[in-house]
Amino acid sequence: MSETFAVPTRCGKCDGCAIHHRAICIGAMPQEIAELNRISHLRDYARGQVILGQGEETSIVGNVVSGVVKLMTSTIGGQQQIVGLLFPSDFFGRIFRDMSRFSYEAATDVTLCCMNRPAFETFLSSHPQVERELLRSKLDELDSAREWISVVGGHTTMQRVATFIYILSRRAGNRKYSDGTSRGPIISVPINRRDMAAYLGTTPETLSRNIHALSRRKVLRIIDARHFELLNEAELMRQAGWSREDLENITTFGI
Amino acid sequence: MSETFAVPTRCGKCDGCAIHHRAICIGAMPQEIAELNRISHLRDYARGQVILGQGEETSIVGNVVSGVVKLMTSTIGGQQQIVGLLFPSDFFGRIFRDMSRFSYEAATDVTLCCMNRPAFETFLSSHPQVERELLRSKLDELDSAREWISVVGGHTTMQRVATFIYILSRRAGNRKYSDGTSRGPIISVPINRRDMAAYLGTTPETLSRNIHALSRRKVLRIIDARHFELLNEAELMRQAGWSREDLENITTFGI
DNA sequence: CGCTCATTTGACAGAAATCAAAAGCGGTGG
DNA sequence: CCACCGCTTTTGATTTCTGTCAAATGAGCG
Repeated sequence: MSETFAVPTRCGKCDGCAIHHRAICIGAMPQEIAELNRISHLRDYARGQVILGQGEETSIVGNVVSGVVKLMTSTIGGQQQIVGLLFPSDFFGRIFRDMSRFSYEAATDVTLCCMNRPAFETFLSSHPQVERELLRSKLDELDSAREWISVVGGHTTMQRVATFIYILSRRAGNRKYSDGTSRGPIISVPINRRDMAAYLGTTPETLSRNIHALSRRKVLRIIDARHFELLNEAELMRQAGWSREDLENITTFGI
Repeated sequence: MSETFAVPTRCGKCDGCAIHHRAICIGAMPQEIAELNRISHLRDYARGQVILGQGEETSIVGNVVSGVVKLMTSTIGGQQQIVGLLFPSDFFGRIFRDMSRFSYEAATDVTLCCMNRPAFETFLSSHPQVERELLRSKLDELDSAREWISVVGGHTTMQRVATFIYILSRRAGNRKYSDGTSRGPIISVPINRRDMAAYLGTTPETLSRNIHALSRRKVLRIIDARHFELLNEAELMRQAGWSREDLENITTFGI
């Protein structure tokens, strides 16, 4: 893991931002964008760095610009449980509360658009449209979190694994086709097996067995631990235990 | 199950409302309360009645006044998974979206303070303080949902059962001491075993075995299926796999 | 009392965690 | 370039736990 430390950098213009059309900015007028621009700055974190610790003061909030952030709890035995993954355009941090109940850590190298929390809260007060947009997105997140509860709470391990891989396959940037040597879309897994197992509520061993079972059944081809080629999407969905309609409704699954 | 149908009744005065000091009304000024009063009405549902179906148009929203509402998904096999429980003062329904991703059903006989969804959304637009209060409560719900993900995703069945019982023991009205014949607080379970199992991601059989295991270990005394006497809180917490500090932080667990 | 439904108990098969070890992979330094 | 080291991932063997099926018990009710 590279041990570079976070390097604060000034954001260029929000217009050039990769996620400005998806993040909270969509509720903002040009003048508001400029105001957000003033209180925000880009910051890079290396994989493994703690962005915000559990129980720490929540001084910054913002959006993921690139990379994946994991949201986790530390349990009594030091065992870590992942309760959510944040992808580009997702909001991180906790407004209206001094302490974070979770820790935010960089699952990959990430770039974040950071804002001072009190400054952002002040901004919200005077910009009801943006606040409403934030409320909408939090309501969606809440729905997604509950969908995930239904997955981890009521399904077999294979169903959870297949659901997770299916969701990964639908995320933007994960359906790149390779140079023609492969037939299916390439799924890239942004986190390691231990984190993936922690998110799916199982162990790395059981997870590995399930992935290889999918491989034996020709659902996917394992290129390496972080890359699969999807060979049979219909069968993947069947393994996930969802109907086609259900799955199409959960594009934004909160991960 | 009694098969009475929902009976619309006019709300008396919000002042006399059992939950007005806890529900979203706390962000509202007297004049706003009056306005809410105009668009809301009390409605009773018998246990088992569907308040809002999955995929149905979300025409009403509101607060639970008494009883317990379960939030559930129906999976492909007809199996039902409970993703949340709503207690008095909790908000139900889904604003800013036409279809509910979950169904809301009465787990017990319930009384709801109902409002027309569009009317409530219009009210929100002109009352930013209430909207902000709603945002705050949704952020808390989101934290709670994620805490629950960490429970169902990373713990054994016994840990989930113990966690749930511990949380029940902390809920207001659940720590009544009886007439002196008992030594510990009395925990009343508001839902039946099947719902409890569905919420904990297990089966009624396994749940029953775990509860009776706690009884054998003198952690609690089973008075009847819906009432336990808590004999050893420290051991219950140990079984739940949480540290004392962790547990004290999760009073409002989203259940 | 007899009915229905909820809960508990028992027996068993299957799934997953655990323990242990091997294989793969990336970096470092000789 | 290669050997070595630490880490991740995979595989194997075994034990434990949980779901399933089946049946008994218990509670509420007309």
